[in-house]
Amino acid sequence: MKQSIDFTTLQEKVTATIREAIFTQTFKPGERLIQDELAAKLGVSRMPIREALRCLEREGLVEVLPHKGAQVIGISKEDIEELYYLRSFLEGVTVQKSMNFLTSGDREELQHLVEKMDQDIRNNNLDLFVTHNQEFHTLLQKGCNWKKVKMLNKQFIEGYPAHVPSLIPHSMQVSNEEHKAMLEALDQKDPVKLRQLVEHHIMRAGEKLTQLIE
Amino acid sequence: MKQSIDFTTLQEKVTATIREAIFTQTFKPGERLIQDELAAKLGVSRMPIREALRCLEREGLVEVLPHKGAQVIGISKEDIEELYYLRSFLEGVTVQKSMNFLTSGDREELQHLVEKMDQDIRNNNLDLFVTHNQEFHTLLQKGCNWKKVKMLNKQFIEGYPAHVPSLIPHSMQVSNEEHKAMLEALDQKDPVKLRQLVEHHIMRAGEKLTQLIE
DNA sequence: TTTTGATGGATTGTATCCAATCTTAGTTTT
DNA sequence: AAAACTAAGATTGGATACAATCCATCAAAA
Repeated sequence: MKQSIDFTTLQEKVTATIREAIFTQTFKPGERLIQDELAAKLGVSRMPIREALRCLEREGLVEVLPHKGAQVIGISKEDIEELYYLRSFLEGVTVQKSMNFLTSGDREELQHLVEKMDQDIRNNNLDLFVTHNQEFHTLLQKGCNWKKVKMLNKQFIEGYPAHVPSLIPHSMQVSNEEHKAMLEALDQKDPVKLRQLVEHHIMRAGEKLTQLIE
Repeated sequence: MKQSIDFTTLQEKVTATIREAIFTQTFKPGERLIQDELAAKLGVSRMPIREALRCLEREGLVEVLPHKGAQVIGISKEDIEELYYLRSFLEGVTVQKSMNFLTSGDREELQHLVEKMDQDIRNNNLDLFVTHNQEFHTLLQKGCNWKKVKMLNKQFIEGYPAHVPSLIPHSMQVSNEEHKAMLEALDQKDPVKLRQLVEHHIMRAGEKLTQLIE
């Protein structure tokens, strides 16, 4: 059952819609996004479209050129390598800085999420796994007071279909085992080890993904 | 002599103006930026203002909340530490990947820029030094085919007053000596060493800056 | 006294219209 | 035939007008 999220602004709704369309290849890489067409298709004026395109530009999904308009950015194998390399570093830094500020409540919540993910695997529920996985990663970063890096992590996740990694066979099991290792590092109060685990976790996913693409 | 740059779009002009005002503390951290006021002050409509605010949001200079508007982001000592830490890593990666694709022409151009900076120091010309320094760093990254990381580097430079580091006494001399060391690493065709030099170069500047602030 | 609720002003969000710019196809010129 | 110019159509940029939302103030009720 899919509950519709009510956005506070039309622009946000439009942004989400276009982003989805890019992820699902409805808009293909290189394709021009004409404001009038989108406006007509979505039943709104061009104004929210324009702002949405700016947001998507920031996320790295489209390119906006002055007086020429927006184009969907293509994603190459090289881009994926880059993305995961950057993500592994950035998220690594974040959790290292975050760890010592996590409460015991956070620790419990993380444990719960891991258990939920185990259940999701048993139920073969991809969507839920992706959600819980994202919650896990976000919570692990909660204690970090560096703002820019957290914003980047968020952007990288938004700017890339979170579902893709889950398409890799058996990746969910491995993934969740690594989550458990992270919890151990947390109990041992070893931020450097936690960081290494996170870095490896993400790099591994990236490598799997690039292998799959070939 | 200051030649006025002609932007292709009003929005770009507005963006530059507001950014400058934030850097010069005309708009202070925490201050609300009201679209109507800005529009009246700059003699344009609210439309280019809105887009400009989105751009500045991406650069991390303002925060835009739905139905509430934009606020100037404050920069704390912690933020500077974060910024330089991230920049040193990101620019380090970029030059490492870039080096082997730099042409001998690029090498010469870099040499020229270093010489120009030496001259700028003798003439005590801060503005020109900043410009040449920026050109040097940009050119050093030219060969890198990773797009996201290059975009981030650009954003970080735009989103932070490039002049600030130059305010540190004698930092220009030290800085340019380090540039020369980079050229050596380039001649030795040692990307890893180049990366380390760049990382150290930026981290040092960041540390100097945070010391100065106290 | 504190809290709740309404009301008006301020500000942002969206729609529509016009102007500026780019693109393309056709025509002319060399 | 190829290159350069021109004009019309398409598309984006910007201005103005109106609607939706927020917020502070004050009044009324608990």
